[in-house]
Amino acid sequence: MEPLDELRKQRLDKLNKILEINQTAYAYTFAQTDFAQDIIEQFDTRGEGFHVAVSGRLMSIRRMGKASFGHIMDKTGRIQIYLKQDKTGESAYTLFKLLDIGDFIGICGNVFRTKTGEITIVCESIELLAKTLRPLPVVKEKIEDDEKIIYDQFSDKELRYRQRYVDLIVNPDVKNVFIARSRIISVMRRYLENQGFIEVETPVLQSIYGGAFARPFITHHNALDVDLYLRIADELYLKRLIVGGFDGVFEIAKDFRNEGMDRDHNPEFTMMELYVAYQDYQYMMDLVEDMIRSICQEVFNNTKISYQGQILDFAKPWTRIGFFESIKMETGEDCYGKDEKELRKIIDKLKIEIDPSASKANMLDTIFSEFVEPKLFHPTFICDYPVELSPLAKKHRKKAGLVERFEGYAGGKELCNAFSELNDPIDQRERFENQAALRAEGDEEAMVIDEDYLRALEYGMPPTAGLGIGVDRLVMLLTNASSIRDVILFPHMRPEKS
RNA sequence: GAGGGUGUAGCUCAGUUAGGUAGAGCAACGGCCUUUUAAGCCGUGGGUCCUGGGUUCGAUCCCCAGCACCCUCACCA
Repeated sequence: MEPLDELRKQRLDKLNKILEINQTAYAYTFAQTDFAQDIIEQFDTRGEGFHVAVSGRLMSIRRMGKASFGHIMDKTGRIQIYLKQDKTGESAYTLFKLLDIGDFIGICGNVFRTKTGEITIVCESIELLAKTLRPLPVVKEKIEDDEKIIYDQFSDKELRYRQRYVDLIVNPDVKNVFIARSRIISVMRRYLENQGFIEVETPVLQSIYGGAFARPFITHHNALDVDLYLRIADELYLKRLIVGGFDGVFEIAKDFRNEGMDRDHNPEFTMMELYVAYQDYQYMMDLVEDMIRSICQEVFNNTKISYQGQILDFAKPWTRIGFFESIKMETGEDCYGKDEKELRKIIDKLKIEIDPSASKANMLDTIFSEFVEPKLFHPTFICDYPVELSPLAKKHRKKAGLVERFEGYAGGKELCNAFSELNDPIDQRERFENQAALRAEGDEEAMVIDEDYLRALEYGMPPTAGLGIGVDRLVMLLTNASSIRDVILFPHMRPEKS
């Protein structure tokens, strides 16, 4: 017998014994009237002896013959419980002796403070609500000089991600991250609704994918016998809705990109995309600043956020700097308007290595990532990108060769991407054709021509500002997480061998 | 994709200095205990030492290959 099976068998044996004295080990309801944290907080005002009914998991047990202590954990935290046989009666106490760490119980009793000072519920009755069959990792903690010392923390990252349910039970901070995530998205949604924008849903399964540079996941529709792609972005569908007369739409949803995985990338991730008619990218910068400030204020009650040891201040306006200006500032080189030969000279001078066949866009992108990106810790908008990097953005109204586009960076991460949307169908067709040419040369991430999208543009799209925010990265930043896996409940993992 | 690291009991980890089938704490099980708190006291059980090959009389340890996870870099809008 496997050792784990032995532990399970012991629990199954207890389950059978429980069933002999109790009708069931899996109750239907429990009339919960109180929560651990409230009881502790209200102890001083309510005084000793008030009656409570709490339910949750049994997280520790200290048995001493006919009396026992333990802790029960509900959604608010842990509270100590105390049972003594002459209070609960013999059969209830016998039931308690058959319980394990992890079991769900409901108890009724009165609150008091033990002589060592811990607020505790002395049980009058106890009900088993659900028996566990697997042992939970036992995490112990001690408070010393207001410092929490944790012993035997459940820390195996692989197990934590694969069995997130266990991680959530025994590592309370993990739960807090996901509560924060939920609130961030909720505040974001409410903020956008308050601005008058409408939340919509667009297809996940698409016969032509677009809106970003990425390789897609491919799936198959049996009844139609066609291959379909999982969307890599919502962009082109949302802009069709602007054509259709919605003046402000947004979608918070999963995108899928068939690429590598690392601390900033999960194959499926959450994106918020927003499109607003009659506005441009300047408007979007203001909106991003204001929205993120609101999120910080409402969720954390603070616009200063600590990320990886540094402070980000979202109360202040973000730094706004041009793409080429930022390069000039960090390297001293002015790359604007330079042709491929001149750029190559600059690259040699800067002593970085780039594939000799690299395109102009590619070289600029590399210089930027090498010299500017690592410096972008404080919230910054990088504005006005080369047109080659942005086939869906509108040409800059003043600067030749650029588009009206910005990316928002904070904490060294790219957080959002926005532009004045290209609404000239002829220009858009040319851009798509350039992409098709790149694709023909083997660039698998180049965009595919979307004829229906061009048809929509030919019906006329008003001036429009568009924005995409990587929700997972925003959550990472605001919860001080260093890996995207820490803000996704079930991050993608290689299949477990059976 | 490249380099590095890790993989030993349910959990957290030692260890085999130099190859002889392994230990601790917690959890579990048994006994004693009616105010204990990271662990009450005493005792017991529990291991495919990631997998597969090789070397060897003998491998958890050495060698080769593989798998999973972590870290760094590359890729990645």
